[in-house]
Amino acid sequence: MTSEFLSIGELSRLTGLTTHTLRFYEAAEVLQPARRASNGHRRYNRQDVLWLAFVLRLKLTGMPLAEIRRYAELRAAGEGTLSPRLAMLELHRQRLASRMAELAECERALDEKIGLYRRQLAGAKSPTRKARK
Amino acid sequence: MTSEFLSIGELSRLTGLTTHTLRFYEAAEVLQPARRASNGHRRYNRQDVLWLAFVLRLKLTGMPLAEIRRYAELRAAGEGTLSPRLAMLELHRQRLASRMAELAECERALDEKIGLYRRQLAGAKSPTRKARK
DNA sequence: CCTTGACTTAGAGTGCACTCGAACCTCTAG
DNA sequence: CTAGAGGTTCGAGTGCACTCTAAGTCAAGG
Repeated sequence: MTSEFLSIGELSRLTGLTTHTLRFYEAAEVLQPARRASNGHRRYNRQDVLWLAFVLRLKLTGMPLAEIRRYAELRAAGEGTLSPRLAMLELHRQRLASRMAELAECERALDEKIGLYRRQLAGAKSPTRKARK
Repeated sequence: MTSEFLSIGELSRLTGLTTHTLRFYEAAEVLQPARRASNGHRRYNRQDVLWLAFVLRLKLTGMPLAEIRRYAELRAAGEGTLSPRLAMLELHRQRLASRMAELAECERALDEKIGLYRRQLAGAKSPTRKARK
């Protein structure tokens, strides 16, 4: 039953994206035009699923669709584009690193604020501690 | 010369936000209505600057403006709202942690892919290594 | 035959966070 | 007095990434 090809609905369930979004990605040239079954329905294979998973990781790390589209273009153009693709990934990797550093810094500040609030609340709830000279 | 109050332009330079954005934040009730100089110009004090810095950290860590607005509302309502504010911060702190974990995981995958590409490129550039038995 | 459900298309609509434009005001320096 | 810099308001426009609608096709089950 479960063939090696997925319908758009199955891919949707697998990835959590809506079928709308999958078609939208195809129109945005992030996914290459899907192969079709005889009835015109899209059919996705393992390769497509892997590529989509990669795309979703790029997305998750904040790469805009337009840039993913450029990457996808290079990929479609074949082996010769390995080096610009690597460059894109390396650049992205760097942005990701600074983003993570930024978040870590914010986390620190947030923790500080939370600590402050906790102490304030504790002080308000049992003012005896403060009162007891 | 440099008084303890900032004009909107000065605050803009200080934060990197445009004056448009600062007014937009005020309209969105993220910043409280600014005090005004006699000529109607906005005047920001140290408190405002600190609050804005905090808001920008929340933003940076992905809190939507609507949520920051809710937080600002509580803050404006006074001391009595400490506890719901703490709850919001703690929730946000958790989301931040999972986001960071997610990013770290993506970073790992990205590094792997980059490593693969590098090896492929090295192999293509000097195929002698591959050729040699 | 009829319904149900998964699919197709093109194109319009949504939500968020700005971003800009137009018309106007006000202070300071030349 | 005038130019220029910086401020004001209101409301419209932008860019991104979906998200949905409408109208239709097609295959299987009752």
